[in-house]
Amino acid sequence: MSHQLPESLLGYWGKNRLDSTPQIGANHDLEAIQSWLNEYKDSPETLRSYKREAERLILWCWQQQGRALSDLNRQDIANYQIFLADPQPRSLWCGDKRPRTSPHWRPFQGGLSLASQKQTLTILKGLFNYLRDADYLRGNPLALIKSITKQTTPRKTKRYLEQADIALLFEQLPMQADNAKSHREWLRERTLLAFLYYLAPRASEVASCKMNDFFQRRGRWWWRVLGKGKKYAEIPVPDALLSYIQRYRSHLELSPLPEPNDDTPFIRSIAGTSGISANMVYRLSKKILLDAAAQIEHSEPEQASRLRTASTHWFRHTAITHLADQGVDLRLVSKTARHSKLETTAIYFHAEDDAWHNAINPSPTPLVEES
DNA sequence: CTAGGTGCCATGAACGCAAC
DNA sequence: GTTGCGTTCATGGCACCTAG
Repeated sequence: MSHQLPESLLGYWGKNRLDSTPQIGANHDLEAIQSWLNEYKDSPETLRSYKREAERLILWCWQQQGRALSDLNRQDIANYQIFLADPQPRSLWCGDKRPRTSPHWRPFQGGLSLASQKQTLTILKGLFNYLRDADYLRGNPLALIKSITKQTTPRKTKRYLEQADIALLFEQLPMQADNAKSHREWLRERTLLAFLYYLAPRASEVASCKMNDFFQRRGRWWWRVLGKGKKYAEIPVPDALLSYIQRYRSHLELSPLPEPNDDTPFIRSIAGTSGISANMVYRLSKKILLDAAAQIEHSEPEQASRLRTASTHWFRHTAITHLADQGVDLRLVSKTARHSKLETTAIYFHAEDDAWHNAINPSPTPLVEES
């Protein structure tokens, strides 16, 4: 990208440049952006998405505006948002997903939704704040925007499974596999299912989980995890999960319980000792759900449809919702979910809503099933 | 900010089969 | 037997969009 950019658009003399020596070693816009990106070198997902937004903006500056990043003002940013909603001409800006190196690669698939436009602006606001704070720019044209805030997330989550769904998924346990390989696959699926349901990990946390992330202290088993935002936590391991771990480890011809020095992957590839990626966690989760859906396709079409819609992250929501339904204290559910704010956990507490509704709207028949 | 969801493509091991 | 080559399968990784 950089080698194609004409020198006049690098922003050596951008209208928004500050004359004083910046805090970063950058002579022009691309170096300044590189410096910003470098701050995220330890967060690969964030880095990737920031890089994409920076590249889109640079390409737009170049192609549409013929000006540098450090020339942009509030009106340019407004125009950019309009452009994001519908990048024109489409033939130049939009195309199917392709490897970045492909000649058919395009910056967009199509126009961005409102939520994605706002997400883009939030990222760019961070970029311009950085450039301003580094004394590279005089000001931040995005700081003038009054409300980038996205619409608040729905107060109650819907993306979870019912008790009956989880029971169905676990019920397939007694099934016998017909050969050694499929037995191994099946055992891995059950272990993954138990992991997802009992400890509510994110897909990436499953992929990075090591055997000795399960450890014993004072006679009790705990799971340690470095989660989203590099937040460290230790979570109590339910006995039900521990028995799945034992079975899976025994099948792998390991001692039933994890050894403190065993830092090999927990969930493994079929072939050998290597672990699996987050993508694979997603695919295995979908397989578990689709297989179960197929079994009840005719008897319970509605349940089958729900199972087909679900994905890895649903198990996390499901685990949290079911803990809440069981009457576990909000603070303790919050600790298992590793939410930083109690309000986030409160989204999963539906029981009080039900009771409230029942009180306001008494019904001759019970609305809430006894369990 | 820092993920997850989802589709597509690349890769490399395993496999099958035929030519040598 | 082994060499070579096409196919298949499991998996990783990238890309774009969206959620929490």
